Amino acid sequence: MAQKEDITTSRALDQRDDRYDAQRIESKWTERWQQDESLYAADADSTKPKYYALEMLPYPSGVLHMGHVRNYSIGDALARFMWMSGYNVLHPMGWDSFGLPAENAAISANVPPREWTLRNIGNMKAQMKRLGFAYDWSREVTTCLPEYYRWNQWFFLKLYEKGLAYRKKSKVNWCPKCATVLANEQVVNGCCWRHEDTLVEQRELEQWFLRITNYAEELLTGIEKLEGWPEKVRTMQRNWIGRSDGTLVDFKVDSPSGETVSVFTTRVDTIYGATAVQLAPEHPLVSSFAKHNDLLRADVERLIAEQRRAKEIGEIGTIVKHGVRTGHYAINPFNGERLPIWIANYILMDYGTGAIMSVPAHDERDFEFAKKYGIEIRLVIVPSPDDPEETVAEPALPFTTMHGTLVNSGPFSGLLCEDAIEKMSAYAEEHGFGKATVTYRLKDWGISRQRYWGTPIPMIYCEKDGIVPVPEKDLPVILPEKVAITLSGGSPLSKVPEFVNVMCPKCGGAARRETDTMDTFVDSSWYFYRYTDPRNDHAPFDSNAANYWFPIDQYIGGVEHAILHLIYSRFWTKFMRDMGMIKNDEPAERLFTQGMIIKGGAKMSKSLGNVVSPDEMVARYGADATRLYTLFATSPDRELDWQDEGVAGIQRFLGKLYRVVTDGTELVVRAPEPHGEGERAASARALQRKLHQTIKRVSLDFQGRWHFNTSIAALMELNNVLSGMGPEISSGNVPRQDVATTKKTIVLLLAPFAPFLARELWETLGEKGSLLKAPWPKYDAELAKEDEIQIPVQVNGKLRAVVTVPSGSTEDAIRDVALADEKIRSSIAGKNILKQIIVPGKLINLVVR
RNA sequence: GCCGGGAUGGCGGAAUUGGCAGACGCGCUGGACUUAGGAUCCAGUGCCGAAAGGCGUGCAGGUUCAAGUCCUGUUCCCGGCACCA
Repeated sequence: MAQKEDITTSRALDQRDDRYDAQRIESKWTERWQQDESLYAADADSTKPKYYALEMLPYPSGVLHMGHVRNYSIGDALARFMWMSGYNVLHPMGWDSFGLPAENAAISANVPPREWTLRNIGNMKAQMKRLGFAYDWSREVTTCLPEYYRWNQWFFLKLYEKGLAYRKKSKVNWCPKCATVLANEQVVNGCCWRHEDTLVEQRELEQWFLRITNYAEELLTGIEKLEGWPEKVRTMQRNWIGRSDGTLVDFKVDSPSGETVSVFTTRVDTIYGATAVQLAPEHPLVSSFAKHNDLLRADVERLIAEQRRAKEIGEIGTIVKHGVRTGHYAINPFNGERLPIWIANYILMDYGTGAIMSVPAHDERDFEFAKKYGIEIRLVIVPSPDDPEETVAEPALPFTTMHGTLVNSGPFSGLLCEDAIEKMSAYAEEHGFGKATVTYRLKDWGISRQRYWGTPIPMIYCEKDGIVPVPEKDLPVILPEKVAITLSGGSPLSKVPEFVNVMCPKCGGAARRETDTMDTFVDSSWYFYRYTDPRNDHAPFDSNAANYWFPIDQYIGGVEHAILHLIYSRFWTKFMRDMGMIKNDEPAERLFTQGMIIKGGAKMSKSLGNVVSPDEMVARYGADATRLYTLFATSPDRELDWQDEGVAGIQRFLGKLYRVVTDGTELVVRAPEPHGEGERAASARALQRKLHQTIKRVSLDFQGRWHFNTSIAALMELNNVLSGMGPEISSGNVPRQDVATTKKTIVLLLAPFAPFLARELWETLGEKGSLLKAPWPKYDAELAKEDEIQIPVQVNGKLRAVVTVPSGSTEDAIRDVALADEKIRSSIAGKNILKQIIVPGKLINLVVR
């Protein structure tokens, strides 16, 4: 009988000609939505609570890739959910549109960077609209336009005023064949990316720096408050800032010139064990030692070259330690000992002071070095004498514990390490040869780029007045358009006389403009504030607007920005706060980093040929199916292994859902008699229960872990239940009203994930207006409850039977049912029940023997 | 070396608190309807076994009535940092 029903249904379905047609539905709604730009507009003045949902803005490289689609599908689902939950949502999008690829395109395709960039933006914006992302395009921000980058310049002037922007000589990557500066990303294995046989050199150039290290401590301690950020990102930032507590100690060089060498150590307690001082090859003292010593100079040059090379190819950590004696000595200020000064290839100039005291007995690296060159190894720490268990006669060297006691350390012998560090630092400070110090790995942010496609740095160099900032009223300094872009001969802007030659704002005399542009990370450091007031032409943004929307409630993007972008923008926020522009200390309350997309075990890349194009997926399966798949394949935080068949499966689900919602209406022509609550048919109750369980699951996933894969699975289950009820519905066992409610609710639950189909079905069901204004369905916990529950019955922890009891049954009732079960009786026959564990609503376990 | 994450069927993955391991989807097998099926529908699908039953969440132990989940040890994979003094 049932079989016959199914056949009839399937035949009927086959003859329908209005199957789910994603392309038709999606182009219909894309067009309609295009006509109403205000649909997704945030309200500047609303009584609703605000919600700022933000995805990281893309670089307009040409086309969207799947990683973008995944990122935006997550953010769009969230934004739509928040809209439906009654929030005033800000969900904007923009373009991080300065950068090198535009210049490369200009060289290879002979297209001006601006034209290339704006064209890409047009393409990608169209793709986003085709994918149905609900952005407030009236707030679109494009960083390469003067209306935006003038504020980069304005901020730069403010930073300069506050002493947070300064100029100093610094090393840059230089390719001798190209005769130009290279970005770090263009250095491949220590060589130029276009001349693979040419070693990149380091050149000293005057560069602009931002004093981010002024905020090092706050950037570090602030991490503790970022509880809505992934632990991974917080750890990466902590490591990047790299705070290290130690002591600076000045060693006098034993020579008539009276120089001193300052060393940084975290273990000043071991200083009586120091048997050498070691300098980085690039330490300033080294060049003075080498000045009149040709042999030493040659050695030093070799060490420098070797160290640079190791750094460039990323093998500085595994370099074989070696060094040379300088023939000079330094005096240990604690005990007056003369220590030989060495130059060693593993000492880094850019950490600490570039000089260390070498304590071979208590540092692994010093130990290795001392062994090689026969430097004395002197034990000054022993395991705690208070704890005989730990005390050994001859500790294996190097012995590096912090929980030891000092020996052979003059007046400090007998102290515990931690106490000794404190006392000895204080002692050094008292006697004027040192002090407790904190150092950071974080360096000031060099923002000068010898490139064309970026924000011009608003500075002028005058023979007479020196460095003169461009007056605020003269902003923006416009990036000239007709510029010959080459990768040789330094900054392209330096070859544009009408740009370079300028009148000094102070003396009116002839002067030159700065021809470097800013690092593009400047653009992205504050762009999200601009969204709150995007057309402001007298300030970067209005404080009231920013204070209304900030902090960002949820920021979503790739983990590749965990350090640079997310540190720079935190720094910028703190700087703007200190200027009184905003009130928040941190830009984003919560951060979510989505996983990468891979295919066939590898990251998608052109060279591997495993790139999946969003356009192709949309053409084949539709935007809804493509988006839904990126959410369904796995939870958003994990790596996603792309499988085209999976998208096909999603398309089938959408097709089935479409049929169930549209087609079932005809099955229910006969309105059944209304049932009373008490006598509601079992199948009607089952549907109702499933419905409320589904609302609950989907709602909780949004509030909690964002496991949209399980939300979508729940929707599939509900859809399966509803579609399986065709006969029940025809026979009137399920009230028509219930079916209508279920359909409407499925559509609402689907809306954040598959907006096109949801909107189409919303219309089919006779509903009007945007789904964003429809309230998110609420679940009734009572209705979601099971009437009867299946209780697994274990004997000695092994599953032996499953019994059905009414929900809310007492322990006794459950036990009686379990003991009455045939299988249970046979498996406990002839045995004693030693213990009964009954977890109401969960399970029963009988321990027998 | 340090830090963070992971390992569950043929595959992607479920399993907020320790309580029926494998939801949902893919794939596969059989069937229905078909001129046709890469459409749709129905049934099955962790492994071994004819069945009863046994075995199963990287590996080895432990705690517990009960462990994917907790503890100890260990292997492998992914990501980040790294002679950081």
